[in-house]
Amino acid sequence: MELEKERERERAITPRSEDYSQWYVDVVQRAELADYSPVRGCMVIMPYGYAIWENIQKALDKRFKETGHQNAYFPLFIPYSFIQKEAEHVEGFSPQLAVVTHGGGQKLEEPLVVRPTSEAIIGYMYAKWIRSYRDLPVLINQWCNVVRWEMRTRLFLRTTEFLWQEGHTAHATREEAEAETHRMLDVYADFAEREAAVPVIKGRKSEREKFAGAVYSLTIEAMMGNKWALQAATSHFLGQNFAKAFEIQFLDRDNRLKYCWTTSWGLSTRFIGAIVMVHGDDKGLRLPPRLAPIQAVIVPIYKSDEERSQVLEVARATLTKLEGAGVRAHLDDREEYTPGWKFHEWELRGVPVRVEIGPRDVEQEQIVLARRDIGGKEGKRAVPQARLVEAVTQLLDDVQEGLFKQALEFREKHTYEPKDYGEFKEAVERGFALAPWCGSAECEAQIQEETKATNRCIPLEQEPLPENAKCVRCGEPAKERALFARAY
RNA sequence: CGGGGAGUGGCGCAGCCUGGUGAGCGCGCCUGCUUUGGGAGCAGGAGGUCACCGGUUCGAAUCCGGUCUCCCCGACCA
Repeated sequence: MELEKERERERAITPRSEDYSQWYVDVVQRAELADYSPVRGCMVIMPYGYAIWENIQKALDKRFKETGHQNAYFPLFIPYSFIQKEAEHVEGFSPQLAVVTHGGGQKLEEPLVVRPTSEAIIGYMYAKWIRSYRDLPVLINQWCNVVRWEMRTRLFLRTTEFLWQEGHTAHATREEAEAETHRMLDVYADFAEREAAVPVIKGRKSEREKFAGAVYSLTIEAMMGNKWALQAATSHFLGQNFAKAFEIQFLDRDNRLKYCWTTSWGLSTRFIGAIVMVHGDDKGLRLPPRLAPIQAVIVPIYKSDEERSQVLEVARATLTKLEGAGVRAHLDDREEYTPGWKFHEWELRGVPVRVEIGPRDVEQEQIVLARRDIGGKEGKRAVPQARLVEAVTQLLDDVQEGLFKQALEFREKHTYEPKDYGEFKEAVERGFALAPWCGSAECEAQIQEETKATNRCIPLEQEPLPENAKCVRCGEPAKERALFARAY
């Protein structure tokens, strides 16, 4: 008995309540999303994890194209001097740079930086390409890898090298560039909520937290399963900072030479970490159907050879029907595992819908559907084979919605509006704290020191504060509420 | 980069303190038979330069020094 419990523990992943970090590592590895590489802080994204990334890419790329952007590719290496052209940018990124000093067996004249982000090289190229207002706006995105030398790394959430997309746009007017910054934030929020079922809070980063070189940064913040915050994507209004640093100028209608207004925006493989942490449970991953590499897995059940051939026939027909309807389906017809084993395996890997087909179902011309977001018998139900496609597609939509609702309710349940600093301190222990803030960087730093919580953002959508509102910490007048939380 | 923990067949661990007898256990893997509606059973079998480098010693998984990687906590960050 004791031994059985031990074995059970070995098979199972660490419960979230016991050790959230270990749970996360267990899920990522056991679900075969990623594995460690021999290089510190670098990971291998395995086929199943990469398939999620490909689905993220598809969903985002479609939105980028719909909003008029084109893809291009800029080089991995950037002359060291380019990074130094924008003062805040250098200061922000220099501690994180990987620098190449040798090539072809010889020391380089000028060291090359492995891009930590591409504002510099893209700024240089835009200066070459842009002549007149007729060339604007320039709306380009690139899918690539970047390298930032991190002190502490975690699978997907913070790795030395990561994959992302970075959009870089140049505009004739401030208004247009700001509109682009907001528009792309909306694109990210729409993607996060509709495709990934991750509810997000749109907001503006504080001065302290903004991108190095931006006038301001916008962000979408999501609550993870341990109630910490994660910045899921950012969109930056760069003003004319990079335009001035790289001489990105255009001749306007009035025949005057002007600096462009630029933006940049990005979403990385970190988002996969967000999906794991927002939806995952003690059984493992729970993938949102719209991004799941496998949306429905078919598990055949049989005893005798006769049953086997009958069941498999129905299972294969089921697979064909689902695929024909555009469902990403998979038939797990491996002989070496029992149905029960397969149930656990596919639950661990987060497949949203399971289709069980056994002798009883063959006889009654039905199939059994089980949904990943609701466990046990409650999430199971039998459906006539004739209604298969309809039922599965409907169920996928239901799971998508169910995951979003669960995540949203969880966030709302753990978001507080503390009345004073005492309540504030308790609130950031238990989740998000939305509180009036004076706007000073000093206050922000103090809060971080005293509570470990950081200023995640100033939410864009918020009720106006009463006239005499005071900062939750220092008591100075406050104009806005800021969202504070522990964060990854 | 500072503090703490870890690295032994694919996975989880024991052995180390007190150096020496064949490097062991569970899971997994391979073969065969029986099984299959929530992690199957029996029998047989394969698999490890004990993270790496160096030192002490007649002899090192075990003692000493260094390096690498991972996990946790902090400072830096998507």
